[in-house]
Amino acid sequence: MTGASAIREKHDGEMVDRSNVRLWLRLLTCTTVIEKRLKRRFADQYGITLPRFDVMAALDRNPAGMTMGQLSQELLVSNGNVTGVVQTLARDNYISIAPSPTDGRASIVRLTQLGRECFTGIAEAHHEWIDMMLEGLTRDQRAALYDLLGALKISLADDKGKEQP
Amino acid sequence: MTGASAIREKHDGEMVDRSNVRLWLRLLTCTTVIEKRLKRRFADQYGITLPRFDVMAALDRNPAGMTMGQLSQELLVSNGNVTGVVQTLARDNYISIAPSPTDGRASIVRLTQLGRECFTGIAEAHHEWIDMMLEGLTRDQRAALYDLLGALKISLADDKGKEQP
DNA sequence: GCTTAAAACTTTAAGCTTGAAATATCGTAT
DNA sequence: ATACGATATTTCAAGCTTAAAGTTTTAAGC
Repeated sequence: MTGASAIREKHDGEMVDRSNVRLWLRLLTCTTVIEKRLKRRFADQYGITLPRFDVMAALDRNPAGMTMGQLSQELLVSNGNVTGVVQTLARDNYISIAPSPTDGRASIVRLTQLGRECFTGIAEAHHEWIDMMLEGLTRDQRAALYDLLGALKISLADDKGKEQP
Repeated sequence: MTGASAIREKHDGEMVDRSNVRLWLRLLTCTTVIEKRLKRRFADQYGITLPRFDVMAALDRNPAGMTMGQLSQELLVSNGNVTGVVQTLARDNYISIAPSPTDGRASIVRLTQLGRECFTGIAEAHHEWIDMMLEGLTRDQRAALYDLLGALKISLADDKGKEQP
């Protein structure tokens, strides 16, 4: 690890007409810094990984349970990935895997009592860490950033070179 | 910043609602979507991975060469990670690894002629893909987003819970 | 010269990630 | 009923990622 001082832009340099690339790199750097910081704190203070937290958070939002495919869609990761993360969470008794009563192909994944209890505390810390990291922005700045990212989401959905594999 | 708003801001650290978490999730989603899209296009059209592109981009900006440690710092990844990526790039003759003339511990990594030629075309495509993805934002929106992300970087640098590993 | 701490780097183990191939099941049109 | 394409999931290989432990070299003090 390079340490907390490495808050520099990934590819800063040419002031040419690369403003869009620079915007993207700044977006990437901010996200990377937050993600690595959360990852480290999850590991240090709770012995948990970010992907596991993400799965538990999705299950906490869906108490009725989710299929593997729903998890994959919601978390923007592959099916095979979900399989692996879910298996270790089940091994540690944080979640349960039950066959779907209506579809023999699907499984229903749920938080166990233990999983729900652990998750509550971790989510609280997660919430506080993010509050602290955003403390330097005013309320208006946060609102403006939220709205601009909404516009970016729309721009991404409209991206021309998107889908023709 | 008005005095009235400063009073409300005082308790932001323990906000009851989850607006900061939602802001973070939106930031993460936008970054993830762009990253996955770039990754897929790099793989499909050039048979290259994102980490390799990042290393080549760093070396392209530093024609005199870089040490492994410099690469690690600039790319925000660990030393061991750089070792692996650099080895495969060297195996494929995109980069060269030479011992440092002044420091027997260090190596100097450089783009080869082949690496530089390949990188130029890929970087051009990279630039265009990003332009297309940001097409839905006005010039003003891009500038505002860039500035807000700058403010976020400062906020992250000031994050209190930052260092106690 | 000798010792020693720090620095640059590599190795290792564990885990995440993906895409492709394999397996099993479902739904439906014969 | 049965054959067939679609769907849900698992398995697998290859690559990325990190932290921790190990190696070699440097530089500083004695």
